[in-house]
Amino acid sequence: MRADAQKNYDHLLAIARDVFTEQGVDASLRDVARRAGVGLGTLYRHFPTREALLEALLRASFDELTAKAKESETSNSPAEALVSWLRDVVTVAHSPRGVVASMAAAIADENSALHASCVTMKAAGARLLVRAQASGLARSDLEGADLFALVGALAWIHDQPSLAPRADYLFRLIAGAILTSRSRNDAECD
Amino acid sequence: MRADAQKNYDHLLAIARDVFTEQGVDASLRDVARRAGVGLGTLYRHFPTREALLEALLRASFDELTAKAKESETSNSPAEALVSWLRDVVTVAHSPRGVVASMAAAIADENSALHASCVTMKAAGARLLVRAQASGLARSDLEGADLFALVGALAWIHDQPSLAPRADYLFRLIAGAILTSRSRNDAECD
DNA sequence: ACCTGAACACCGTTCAAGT
DNA sequence: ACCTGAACACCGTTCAAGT
Repeated sequence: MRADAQKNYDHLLAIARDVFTEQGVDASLRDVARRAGVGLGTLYRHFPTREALLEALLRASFDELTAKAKESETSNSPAEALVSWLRDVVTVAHSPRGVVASMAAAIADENSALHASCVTMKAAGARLLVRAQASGLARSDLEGADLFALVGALAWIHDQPSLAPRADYLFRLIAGAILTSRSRNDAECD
Repeated sequence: MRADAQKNYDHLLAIARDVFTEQGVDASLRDVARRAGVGLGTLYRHFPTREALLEALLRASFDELTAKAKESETSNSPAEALVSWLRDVVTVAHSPRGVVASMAAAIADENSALHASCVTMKAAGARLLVRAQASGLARSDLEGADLFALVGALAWIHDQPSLAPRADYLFRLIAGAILTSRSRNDAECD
């Protein structure tokens, strides 16, 4: 990439981060280009779709989450590894506001620029779930897709100002529903 | 209201129901007016905001839900009354697509045309919850607002085509988390 | 190679002019 | 009273023209 192009690319990304953080994921792309001091066509050249821009913004976070899931696979507490990872995913999925809907759409749409990172992350989470299930610590009828749906639901709650104050409580409620009673009280049935 | 105005009002409502059902709650109001064969100003005269139009479309459903909650208050199964009512609310809240976000916003915004019906409904649900809690059948740390948040979360899942197939399963998962074990197995602790 | 911004087809909202 | 549609200020997306 030519030096001037690289500079525009980086600057657009930085501005887009600000604008999306302020206004959510449906913010005006025109506004992004304007605030970056760049022609509208330059934005479209570097990021042909809104998803491509989001992907560039979020890739690092997705990669971190995938990496964290892999590391946790060897931890000695499969239940805690799963819940802690879910909490991190929820945090990423509700910032910027509205991004979780893009993620859900990306999983179904192979052509979305977000598809690959979302699917990879979903698969990494599914492995944490299988491991917890194998130890009898998570409900056995839960599927990988359910994990993503519950993360999405919790991120949606975070996105609604009127509901956000109870989001942490509801996370614990749902985490409790994912885990079996065995994982919360090992002595119970032994 | 003059007869011609009444006719426009009714026709706009019928067309809006179709358009919102097809395209979700963010559908073009211009398109609604166009398909109703009516000037754009006529739509805005009858429904000054999108919320006013939604309210006219959904009022009957909201009223039914409020009435159903009141009837169930005398049923002899507080737990089942709560869960069955929640299921009905989720059904209303995800049709048309996206309406649940409007409902969440309306609860926080006193000036929204949807505010009154949402608050009334939320309160009716909260009473069902209190009753179930009084019998020890529902988690005691749950609040009325949490009920609404969970309904919203489930409706959001319904709205995502990739997640909808598991929505019923996840409803049962969350309903199970709301209820206490006592309500699922009364003999357990007696 | 890369950038620009006009052009096109939309949108929500308002309001002067009509009946 | 009520209706109409032009007008205004936006938007996403494309692409000919420039450097």
